[in-house]
Amino acid sequence: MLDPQRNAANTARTDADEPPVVFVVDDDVSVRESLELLIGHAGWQPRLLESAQAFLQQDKPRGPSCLVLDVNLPDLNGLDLQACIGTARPDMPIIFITGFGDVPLTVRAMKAGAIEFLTKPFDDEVLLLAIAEALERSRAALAHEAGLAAVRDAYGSLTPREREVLGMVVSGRLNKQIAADLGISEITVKAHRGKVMRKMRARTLPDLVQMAAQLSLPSVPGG
Amino acid sequence: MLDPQRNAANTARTDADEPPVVFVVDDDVSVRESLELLIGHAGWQPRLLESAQAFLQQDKPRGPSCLVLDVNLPDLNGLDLQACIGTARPDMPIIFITGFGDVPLTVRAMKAGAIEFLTKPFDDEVLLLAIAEALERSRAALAHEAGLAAVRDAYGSLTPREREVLGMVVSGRLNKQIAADLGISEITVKAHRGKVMRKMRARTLPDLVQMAAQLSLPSVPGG
DNA sequence: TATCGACCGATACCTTCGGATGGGGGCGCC
DNA sequence: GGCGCCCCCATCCGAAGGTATCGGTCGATA
Repeated sequence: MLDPQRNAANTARTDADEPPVVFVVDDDVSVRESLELLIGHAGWQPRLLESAQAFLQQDKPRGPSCLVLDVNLPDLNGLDLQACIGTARPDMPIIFITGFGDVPLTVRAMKAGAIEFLTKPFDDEVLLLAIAEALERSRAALAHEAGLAAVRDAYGSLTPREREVLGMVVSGRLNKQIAADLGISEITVKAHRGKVMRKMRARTLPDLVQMAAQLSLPSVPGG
Repeated sequence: MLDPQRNAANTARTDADEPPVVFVVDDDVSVRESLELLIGHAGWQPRLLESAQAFLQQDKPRGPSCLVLDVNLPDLNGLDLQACIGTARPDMPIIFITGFGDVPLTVRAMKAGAIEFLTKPFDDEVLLLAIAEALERSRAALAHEAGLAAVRDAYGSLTPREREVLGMVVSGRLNKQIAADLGISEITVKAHRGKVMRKMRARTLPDLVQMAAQLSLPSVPGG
């Protein structure tokens, strides 16, 4: 089987096209070594860490990634680490592995969004499937995030007044109504509106509405 | 604080304003009896069933509801019952209870959308909290479904041509462009468009875009 | 001080939208 | 045949959207 890592290294200096990264955080060295082989053989990049602290010092990879995490760690609890990650990085799904199968722990982990919760010993194939699913979810999250970033940036370039107008426009208010609400003239609203369209790179009104929805802008009730 | 339930009861004969229904499916009669008390005392309507079969013959309540389900049932597996319900009724969240805490089972249940997975014996308070959360989610699902139903009905009343026009309109195409695409005159597009707006009860174009998004209508690429 | 950007405004012009009014052809159903 | 519905088209009109050009105030910043 061809090593995708080498292929990528030959052609690009960006690392976006490298194989997905699979982090393994486990204090048991034998587990790390066996997972390194397993993950590497599946065509992914294994990154082995022995503590939550060491993991948190890692740089975030640009491509899709996931985390195989032992619940019982020397420094930080696996669930706590999940809490840290889950909020900041929805593009790094977690697969838990543990020696002691505890139902309440399982429930907590799954409710917090874990992909899988495996008890040792587990079947390699099951783990690989879980990793594949996690990476797929990571890919989706990254794609979603990338799409959002452009819109967010554009929104960030708007002036307060322009945002105000944007909100009203996507709520279906007419220029005349917006002008009355803001106490300004209709022609000025048109000017703001035009600038909003250009800055947001929206060619049509429905485009703008979609973008506002992506940004989950609250729609004005009087719309 | 005024009780909105009672207010509604004065005016309507619908039963949507009854207290939420909590189904309990467990083959152990002592469990059923104790949960009946617990649930009733919390102000909800307990409905006790001893088998999956019996539950499936129940009518679906109109208001919010949830299901407290024993994994081990005489006839049908709890997980299988979940599979039946989960697809047809996302407005009836499930709380599992079981005597044997099995991690793989827990994972399966949680991945399938269960609210909680409790091992007997469990704290009453924990169950009540889980039920409250489940009912809250049920309420949200019902509200979402109700909002969708109106839009779906309206969409159902559109003729094929009107749906075609709708899709293009919410993609930002101008009447002129739509007319060219369909090989008809612009005036006819206007007529269709007007009818779409009236039938969909959309006052503004952004309204229509929102509705199309709710219906997850695919937006035309050339928009 | 000078410059820049945000914000506001006007006049003019064109396009687009929305509806009213009035009409024709086809198709299925009672 | 009559009826209703869908689909099509035309002219006319007012309202709304969009852009361009010009000009003004204000505050921050170099």
